Amino acid sequence: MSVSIKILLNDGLYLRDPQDSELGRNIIKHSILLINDLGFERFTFKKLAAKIGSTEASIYRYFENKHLLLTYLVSWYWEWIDYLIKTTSLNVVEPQAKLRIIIKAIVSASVENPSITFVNESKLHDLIIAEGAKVYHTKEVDQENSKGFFKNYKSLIATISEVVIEINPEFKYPHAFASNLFEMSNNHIYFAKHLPRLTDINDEAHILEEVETMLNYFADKLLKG
Amino acid sequence: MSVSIKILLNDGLYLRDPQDSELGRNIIKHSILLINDLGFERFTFKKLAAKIGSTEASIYRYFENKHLLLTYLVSWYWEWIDYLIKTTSLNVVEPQAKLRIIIKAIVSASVENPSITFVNESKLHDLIIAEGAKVYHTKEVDQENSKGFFKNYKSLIATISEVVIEINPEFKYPHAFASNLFEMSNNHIYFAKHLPRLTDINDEAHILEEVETMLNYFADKLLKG
DNA sequence: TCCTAAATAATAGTATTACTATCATAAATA
DNA sequence: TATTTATGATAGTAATACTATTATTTAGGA
Repeated sequence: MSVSIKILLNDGLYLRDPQDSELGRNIIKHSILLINDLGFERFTFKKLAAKIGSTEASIYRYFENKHLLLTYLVSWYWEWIDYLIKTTSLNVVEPQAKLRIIIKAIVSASVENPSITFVNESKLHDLIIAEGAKVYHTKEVDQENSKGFFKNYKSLIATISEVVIEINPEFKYPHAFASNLFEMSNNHIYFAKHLPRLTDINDEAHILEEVETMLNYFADKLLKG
Repeated sequence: MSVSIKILLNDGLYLRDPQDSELGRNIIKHSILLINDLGFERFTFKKLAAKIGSTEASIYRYFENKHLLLTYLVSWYWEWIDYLIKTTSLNVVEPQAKLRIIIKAIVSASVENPSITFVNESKLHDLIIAEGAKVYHTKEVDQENSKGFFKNYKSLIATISEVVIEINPEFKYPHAFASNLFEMSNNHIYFAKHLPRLTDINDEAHILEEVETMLNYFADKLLKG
């Protein structure tokens, strides 16, 4: 009997649970790397199969198409950040301190999950920054939403907005604040690297630290009573 | 001789200037409508050609590929909003009032350009909300950036950040504030329609007004000295 | 340990997409 | 009117996004 920790994701995202087999775990592991290398548009199941020494048809037994694979990976990330926030802020009482922990988790996403070796959390973070928004910017968004494909994002936002309300119960937009925190973090890490005129982060060597400082600055200004 | 106002965009975006011919203007007009209808992934030049009674090959004489066509349309929007902001805030002295005008322009984008009849600005706004971010989330971003394809976005952000600095010269992140204003507007209009748990906008009938109110609320809190 | 079911590999095939090329014709311009 | 130039009509190709079939390997249960 093997004790393994599983990330629980909506089972509509896959045809066969990729966490349960070597091939499935290889699909997760190498799709993160390959999408980062090629970009989502150029990424194909055929190329992924070649990389892991399998076949296109085998990958199709796990995921209906590459869009659902991306949704699976992004959901994994949402779930992981939510879990990370909950465990690292467990013993923290002050909501302001909790928010700082949340911001650090969102920006850095640097903590690796030691019990899941086939996911490189840092590379997954890179993938989210570059491709994450494509998951819900499709014509199928309402249909997929009704199947619960974005539940992990909603849970994460709910977790964050509870802390926001703790800090300032008068603040009118806790959910918008929370989702903006997440989107803004991803955007400005990306802008700093590729379109620096759209941000004020200019120290290429310390992008994550600077984005973290910026988000704390925004949060402090927005949430003070 | 015909006097016509042209939107000036980077000429690397197209092979032949679509504003100069009936077919070109039809490509612009109907691509906005068709991308909105199908979503960018399902949109093809073949389908567009069928819709305007032309051929795939003819459209390829104007745009190298559909990604550059999308970039052209998004650049058009950036340029139009920048122009709109500049003209409508021309006689306004107070920077706070200017920012309100900017926020209204970004959120509503409702003003139609009377001199350009082949672009439905409101539909173009819908396209930006759903597909806009795909323009720079590609592997080619650095190469395209060096060709100046995102100059219109940068100009728009520069215009806004100047006003931000006027309001509060101490504010540390004027560019990030400006780009976030733009991205946040698009995101929350989208969230309100498709993923309401990610925002606090709940009145489906008055999304634009509520997003405008929210952005003003954020701006006031962030920029007060 | 053998048996059986399930998973995977190997291979082939299809419709669509994303183009490129060629040639005829229509329209604009000199 | 001659001649560029733009467009249309048509054909063709490599890659993508799948589906189907059969053979082989692997894993778990009796």
